[in-house]
Amino acid sequence: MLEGVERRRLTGLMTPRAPRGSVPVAGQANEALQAIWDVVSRIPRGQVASYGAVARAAGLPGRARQTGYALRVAPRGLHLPWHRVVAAGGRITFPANSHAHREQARRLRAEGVAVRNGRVAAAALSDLGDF
DNA sequence: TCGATGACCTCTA
DNA sequence: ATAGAGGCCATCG
Repeated sequence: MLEGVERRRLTGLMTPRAPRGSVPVAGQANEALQAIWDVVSRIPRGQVASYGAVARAAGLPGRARQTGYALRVAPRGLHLPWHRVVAAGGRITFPANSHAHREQARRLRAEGVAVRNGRVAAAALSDLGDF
């Protein structure tokens, strides 16, 4: 599911159909995306936050889905620590057998976060309270 | 304009 | 632990 998206990501971003002259990654609608990307980029190493927490910290309470969207369309150039964003309760969202799942688990463990059965240790989960 | 689709969440049962 | 219902909302065909 992600493979296709990932493969198509570059071209997709280069041509993000700009209706009525609005700019791809600089317009007003992207304010939310910028905020989300900013929050994600500030998640400390060795810690993880949920989609909902990120949305909240970005000033978008209740819009967890937008966090997912923001990460999906995030330019690679930003080098966001996307692996530090997990679903509620510390669950990894990707299918257990997927490449993305293994990659996320690998990156997390690489920075000392325990991952078991697609779950990160509760201790590593941050609510991003002071952002 | 409308309906379907998500890297989602919370509450119930 | 699992499942369903409802909610949220940008995108897309």
